Amino acid sequence: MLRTHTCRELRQDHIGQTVTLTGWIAAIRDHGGVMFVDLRDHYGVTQIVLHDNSFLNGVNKECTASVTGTVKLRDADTINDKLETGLIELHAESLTVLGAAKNMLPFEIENSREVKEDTRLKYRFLDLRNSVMHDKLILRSKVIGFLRSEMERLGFLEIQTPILTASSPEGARDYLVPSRRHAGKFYALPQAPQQFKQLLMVSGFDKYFQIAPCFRDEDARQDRLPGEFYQLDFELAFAEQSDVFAVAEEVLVNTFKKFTDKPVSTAPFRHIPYPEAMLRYGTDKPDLRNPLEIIDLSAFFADAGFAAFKGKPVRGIAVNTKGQPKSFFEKMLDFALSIGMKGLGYLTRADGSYKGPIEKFLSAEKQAWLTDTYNISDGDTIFFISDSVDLANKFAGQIRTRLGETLNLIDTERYEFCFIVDFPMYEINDETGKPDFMHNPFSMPQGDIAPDVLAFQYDTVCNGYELSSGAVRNHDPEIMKRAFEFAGYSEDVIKEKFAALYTAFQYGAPPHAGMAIGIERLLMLATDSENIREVVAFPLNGDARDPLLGAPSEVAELQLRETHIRLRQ
RNA sequence: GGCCCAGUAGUUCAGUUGGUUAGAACGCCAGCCUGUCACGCUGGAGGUCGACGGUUCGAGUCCGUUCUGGGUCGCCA
Repeated sequence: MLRTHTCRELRQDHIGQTVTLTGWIAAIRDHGGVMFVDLRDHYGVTQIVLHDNSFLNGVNKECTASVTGTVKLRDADTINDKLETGLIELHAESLTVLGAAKNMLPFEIENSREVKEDTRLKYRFLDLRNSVMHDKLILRSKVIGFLRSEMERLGFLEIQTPILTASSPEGARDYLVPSRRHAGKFYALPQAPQQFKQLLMVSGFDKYFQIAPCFRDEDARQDRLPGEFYQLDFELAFAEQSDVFAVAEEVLVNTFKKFTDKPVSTAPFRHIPYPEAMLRYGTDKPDLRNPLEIIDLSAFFADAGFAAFKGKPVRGIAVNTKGQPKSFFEKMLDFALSIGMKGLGYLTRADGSYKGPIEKFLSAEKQAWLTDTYNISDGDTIFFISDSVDLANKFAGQIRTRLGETLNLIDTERYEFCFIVDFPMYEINDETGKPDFMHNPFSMPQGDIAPDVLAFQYDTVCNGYELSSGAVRNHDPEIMKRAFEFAGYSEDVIKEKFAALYTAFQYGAPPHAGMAIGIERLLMLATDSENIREVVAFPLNGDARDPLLGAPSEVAELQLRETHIRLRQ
């Protein structure tokens, strides 16, 4: 037995016992005649006391060691309240180095989270010794365990689906795996278990779930891992949108209540139709903690005397800017230009009138209407955003977020959930002018197929993050045929590209609906992490490379030959 | 692929208008210290200023190219 206790275990009860601890040397404090060592393991830290400095020969910070000695009560004035084991200390009788460490670490464990990320990833095994990082992975394990137990409690069955599967024609780029036995053919890693879980519905499994690895060859974002990530994927048979929402509300509220201290939205979550979200928040993933809302001023400017806004979509955001220096407005303008806007007009209400370059284009009646309709008071500023509909919404959304952040309007101490519902089934492709599936061709349209038909498609949004995505699936081959035809695909395309689903649906498919919750995003929210890689043990970097193991890497000539691959010179 | 930002000691950063030998903190090494817990004190080592090219009497600083990283847009059924 290498140890008798962990570094978090020793208390008053152990005083007088001879014990052996193992762990990492986290700190050495040498006072000449007496030396203190902080010994750290997965569980905690215990202070070791040494009286013979020969014990420290060959001992460096972050080497592993075994220490045997007697547990003693600390003197009253040396008790450390900050340490769980701070009441006692271990007086060493022997200290053995188990794993030596170089005396120069690439960074200090304590500050690892401030180090450049590529260095952290290259020495991830050291970065993960940092207690904050260590705790995040412990929480990840607990959260995934809890999600699993919640799903089982709700009657869901976990079923594994293939990792080596077929490339799917829609969606993100696939990761491909060459086949050795079938020259010129490839497996693909699943972007999601989408088709398999729908097939399981046809097989009669009533409630399916999986903590599923998903692979997408798309570029990283602040809230998006490159390469691979995990989803709590679930699907219910004989179910509609409200059944899915009930599960999501139950599981998400319970999870955030259990693992965080902040208030959580209560079920039922707010439902916001997609068009409303785009207009009021300028995004389909609004942060509802931000109290600002976008107002539509297109009609207001349609008959106003300001040519630049006439006949164009105009959005406004009213916000109290009392006491803001001139530089605030300059910085907002800089921000607007940096996101691609041509400018940022605004009117400030002060001493009962509007001030700003647009003021002279607005009649007294217009100004009065603005003031009354939107309850504008002294000290308020209305920012104006005008562009094409899509850009006006997007820019207004970004300005809304920026104002909320800059003016500290966002209450960061709570979790605010909503469901974005009624996504359009199609969007018009800018280049071809033809309708494309907006989100996913498997969704059930809410009515007859038409350019503006909505889909039973929904996202769960929390604090500005798209936490989950889902839909009522289209289980009717006839509707599917019409939906694809409208997007310009013949039945042959469905038969070819989605053969398994299309065939399966000929043999009695239950109406079904489901959702997939991003595990890493959930963990980001629960741990207040700014960077999604903080909740993953060994993530790829932003460039989809692993600086630790060196992926992606070149392979042996034999491996290429066996998989029938010739590299282009 | 586009755009923005950054790259100076092991780490995090400062470095003014281009001007003497490029600094600080932490870490590391040596010495001192019997109660610290991010111990303290004294001293020391440590730099191709990401790389290449250019302008200049002189470049960490200016210009060009390039590499690396981060963010963002495209992309993400």
